[in-house]
Amino acid sequence: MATGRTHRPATRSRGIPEATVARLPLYLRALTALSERSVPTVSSEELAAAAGVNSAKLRKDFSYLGSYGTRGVGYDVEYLVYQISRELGLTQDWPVVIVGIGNLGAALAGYGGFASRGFRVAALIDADPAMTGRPVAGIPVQHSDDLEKIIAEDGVSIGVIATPAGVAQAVCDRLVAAGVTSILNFAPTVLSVPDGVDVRKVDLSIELQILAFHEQRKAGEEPGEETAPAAAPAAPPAARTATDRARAGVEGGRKGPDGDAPAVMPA
Amino acid sequence: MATGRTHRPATRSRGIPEATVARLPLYLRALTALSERSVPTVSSEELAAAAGVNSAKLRKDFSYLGSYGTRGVGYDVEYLVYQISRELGLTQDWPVVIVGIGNLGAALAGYGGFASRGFRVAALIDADPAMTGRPVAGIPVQHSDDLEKIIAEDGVSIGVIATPAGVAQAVCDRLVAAGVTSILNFAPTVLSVPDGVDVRKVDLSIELQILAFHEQRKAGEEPGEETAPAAAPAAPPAARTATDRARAGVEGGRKGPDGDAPAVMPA
DNA sequence: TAATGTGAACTCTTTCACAGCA
DNA sequence: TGCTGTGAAAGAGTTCACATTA
Repeated sequence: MATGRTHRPATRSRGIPEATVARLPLYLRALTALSERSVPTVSSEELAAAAGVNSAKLRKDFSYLGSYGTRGVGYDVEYLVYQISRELGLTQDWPVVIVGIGNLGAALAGYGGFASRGFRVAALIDADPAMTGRPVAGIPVQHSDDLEKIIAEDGVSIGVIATPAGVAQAVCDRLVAAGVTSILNFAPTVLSVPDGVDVRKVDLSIELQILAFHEQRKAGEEPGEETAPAAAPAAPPAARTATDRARAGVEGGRKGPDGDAPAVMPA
Repeated sequence: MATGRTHRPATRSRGIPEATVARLPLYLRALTALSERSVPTVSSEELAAAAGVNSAKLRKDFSYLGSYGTRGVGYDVEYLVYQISRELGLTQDWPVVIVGIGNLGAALAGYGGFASRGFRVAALIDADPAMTGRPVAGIPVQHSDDLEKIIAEDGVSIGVIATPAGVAQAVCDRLVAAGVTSILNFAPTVLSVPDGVDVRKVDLSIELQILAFHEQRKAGEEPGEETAPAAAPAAPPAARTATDRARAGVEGGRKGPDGDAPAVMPA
């Protein structure tokens, strides 16, 4: 998902797998909690449980960072916190701008976990002149006309997009042109960016749809009737066979039989 | 090489890879946009571009659903919209409760993409009595005392947790006990749930940390030098070696029988 | 003795490349 | 001819199981 850099072939001096990187924040959070309780050391088993992974995976993950544990004992909590923080780049300050101060943008601005861990909300930006100057979560909203200036002055390299989908790509383009190289996108749209720019997306609707898929499957597992799918749109003649094959599948039947026409949805 | 074990039988409808499931919503969104523009058919190449994936992956994904395309032509948009919707379980109605109506919960309640696609906000629930009865996004907030009753009456199987981290597990337990089997967790904490319950998490802080990791790496590629790590916490005696290595600003924690080149953290 | 660190096996995912069909 | 559908190869990620070591 992250925009790739060119694949480094042989000399993997720093080749921490992406899957491992994605778990480091989880370990860090668990370790921070232990640290606050003044726990001095922790075993891979305990830490893994706290982070919600299995211990073999955790040990493998840590092995990419180096040998930071002590056999027969475990890991030193403080030391690991530091090492992971450093690995994640959290020992430095990351100014962040949030673009689009609607309900979501405002909620993000006020989100506590934001300020912690080296992330600092450098600016809130919105296109609505009525918002300009209004403080949100204690930070005055600035107008998007000044976006480029703000990015440049604060040396911002991480941008959060919380605008409507329709303008997200345009905002993204401006952010990138102004020097932002990492984007967290909350708008339900695919962003295209040049090489070297990372995009991660957070999409409520997608998450729900994935849950619905599994939910449906659970429901379909119970013995019972196979509800024949109602009114499918006219299939292309060529797909007849495929359609029939698909019909062999179990339909979810939690409640009344479905029978929706193809859904139509706005972004 | 191949064991005698055969692969999936021709009749699928089951065994759709998780990675594929996670992309179906993306395809669906792109297809819906095409549908609104009354585009009748689309090639794998075009659709892949719109969804931000490559066409081989898209075709492989669709092959798990069945043969819904027409060689030499492409895919019928309406038909695919329907098939994917059905596969994802979006042809039925999914009542959802949101627990924790703070800034984020309120933003989620008002999120448009929520209501669309078969998801319906059945109830907003908050523990604060002062919130009870107050409408948020047009829906009156109900008190958490009534959580079980609400879940049961509306037949809710999907819950969204937007509470503070401290109470998320307790809320989760109550949701699950009341019959919820899919949870979308916005609280920055690991939830433990019994088998059969799906949890997906959305974590702003984690996403930012992942971006910071890559950002740091980009920065490290330039001549600019990151200052020597300030005061690392006292390392456990056993970790001396690792500490010294870290202090040297060299990264090669990984030792290797495989002969790792001495870590080239580009200066 | 207890717990790390890690090759090796295994599973999942992506990509390739082309046969097959409209 | 053009595009889908899919085996096969390649690559990533996970799990196993045990040698290693404090």
